[in-house]
Amino acid sequence: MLSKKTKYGLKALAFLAKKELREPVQIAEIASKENIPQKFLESILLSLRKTGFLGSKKGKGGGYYLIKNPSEIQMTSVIRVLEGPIAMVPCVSLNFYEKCDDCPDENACVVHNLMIQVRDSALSVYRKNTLADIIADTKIVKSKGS
Amino acid sequence: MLSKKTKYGLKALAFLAKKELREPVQIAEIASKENIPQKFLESILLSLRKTGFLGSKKGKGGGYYLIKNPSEIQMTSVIRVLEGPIAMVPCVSLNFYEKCDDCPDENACVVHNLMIQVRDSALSVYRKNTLADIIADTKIVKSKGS
DNA sequence: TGATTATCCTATTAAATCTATAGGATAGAT
DNA sequence: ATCTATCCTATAGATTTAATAGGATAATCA
Repeated sequence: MLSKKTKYGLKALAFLAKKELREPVQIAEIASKENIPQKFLESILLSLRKTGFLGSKKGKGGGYYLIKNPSEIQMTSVIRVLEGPIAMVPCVSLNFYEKCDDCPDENACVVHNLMIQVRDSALSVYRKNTLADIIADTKIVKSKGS
Repeated sequence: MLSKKTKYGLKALAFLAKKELREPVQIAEIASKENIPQKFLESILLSLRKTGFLGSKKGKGGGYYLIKNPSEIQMTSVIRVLEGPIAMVPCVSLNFYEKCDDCPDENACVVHNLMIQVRDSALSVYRKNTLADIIADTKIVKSKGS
């Protein structure tokens, strides 16, 4: 399951990316428009700033804004920062590798080998989607619907 | 993350599938060979029996055994029984669908559309792997290594 | 028939993780 | 100065996961 943190974080990034201007947007605005608990969102945006996705400005007229072009923000890096490993078991994780203590031989482990395939398939999806791609998808759908 | 339940369950199924004979195997044997806490494994095997994957026999000479051919056991159904939904958000789940309460329009949701792609990629992996396939994979790797 | 064996089943505990909030500190704008 | 909005740490509450306990049930075999 995707954590709420990741879900909210993605929605917030998309919200900022959809604005033409890269001006600061207040937490309160994002929270109310996207139905996200404000204090929770605050902590998420903070971590997105610390990991280089967002910039911020304090005081009146302050808020958060994207510091990269949406087309340069890959889903792989967003997911890794918000959700953690893309792999479903640590022993097949590229960025968060850990050995399983119950498994003497990874190559002989059915779970290991299956989960490598699952990881690779998820990676291929995340790699071919940038923030620009996912907001474009919803725009297409929206125009179709109206 | 894959739950231990799923991991243990898959390992147990593979253990049973690797045996040529479909004779009952005791929980204790599977648990010790696969490094799985015995009581935990007991509850997992019980649920696999109730969902039609395993048969069981009580008393001396008893245990669990596969009641289908490994090539007829799809990973999609195993994962759904042990882990639950394959989708990472309920709103894109085929078998466990639920509406998100924070999301007024699914088609306009970036998370929704991204997670449909992730779900489909995972599904394609699970669909093309049966229990027979995943034990064959490890046999190949093993013979390469030795 | 009675002892032994192994699954059956429910309940419960312990641990970990996730979600959300509290409350004050800091810094910028006017 | 005052107001505003982010910054930051700590913590509470809820949920889920992992594992265990302990006895009931049924099959085998002497």
